[in-house]
Amino acid sequence: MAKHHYSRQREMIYQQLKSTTEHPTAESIYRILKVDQPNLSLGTVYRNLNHLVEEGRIVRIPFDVDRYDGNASEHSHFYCGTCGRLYDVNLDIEQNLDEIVSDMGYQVDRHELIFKGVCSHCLKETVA
Amino acid sequence: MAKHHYSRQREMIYQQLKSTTEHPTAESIYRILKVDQPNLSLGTVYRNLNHLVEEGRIVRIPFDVDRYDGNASEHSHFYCGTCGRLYDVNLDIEQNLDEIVSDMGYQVDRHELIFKGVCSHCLKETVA
DNA sequence: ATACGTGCAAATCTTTTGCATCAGT
DNA sequence: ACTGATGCAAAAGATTTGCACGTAT
Repeated sequence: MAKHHYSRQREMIYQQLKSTTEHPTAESIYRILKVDQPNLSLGTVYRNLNHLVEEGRIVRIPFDVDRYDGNASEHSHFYCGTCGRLYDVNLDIEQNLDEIVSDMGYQVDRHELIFKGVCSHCLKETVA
Repeated sequence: MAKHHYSRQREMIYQQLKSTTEHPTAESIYRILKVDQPNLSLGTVYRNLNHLVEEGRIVRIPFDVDRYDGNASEHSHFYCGTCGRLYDVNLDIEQNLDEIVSDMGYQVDRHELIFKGVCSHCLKETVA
């Protein structure tokens, strides 16, 4: 494993991700941190996000524009096509899925499960 | 619904996707069709892929570089990180997943489930 | 005639990278 | 001193789009 130095920027990015459930994009993390760290660069944000993903401390959710999750434990997501919000979803069955596919002869390291539709919040808006 | 004219290009793209289980990228579809249709343009391929996805005739699998599936029926995928191949995976539980999330108050239109790891083919290679 | 599709090239947007410099051990 | 991290700007790569022209109905 690669040894690495402490980095204020990396820690800020990680803490920002831990402090929200909004699954922000690289760009939005950048905008937020830029306020207190005016010479932060977007390249640094991308580099550190990649670094954190490789370490397994955070998770990348592949989208049109990628989003990131500070919660690296196994769970799924729900994407609302109306408001664009991304919600965490916990399913009991989740761990079974990997076993089923393992039994088919694959070596399963992980999976990504994303539901798409309309969230309860937006469903109410539509009615009103 | 939008009325649309017949288009040789769109049909070629659709047929190409129906004829393979390789889940090609826009670029690779383009390369293949370009042989018989030398003045086909990449923009046309992208436009038609989007069109077909909107119609629900094909499915977009969001990746670093998007891949497409001519099989629009509900099923999952397995991505091999070693060879990059994308396999179809059919799970019985699949339809239950949407119901569980519906019961949480979301309106679920569909979901994407992708497993990642090493395929049986590459597992053999590693041993050899 | 009209609406939609195509080809081509330029534009857009996200993410990566080269390089000189800075910070942590 | 050494290795890794940063900032900045440029580059890369995928996808979209404007426009003039072509094709299906």
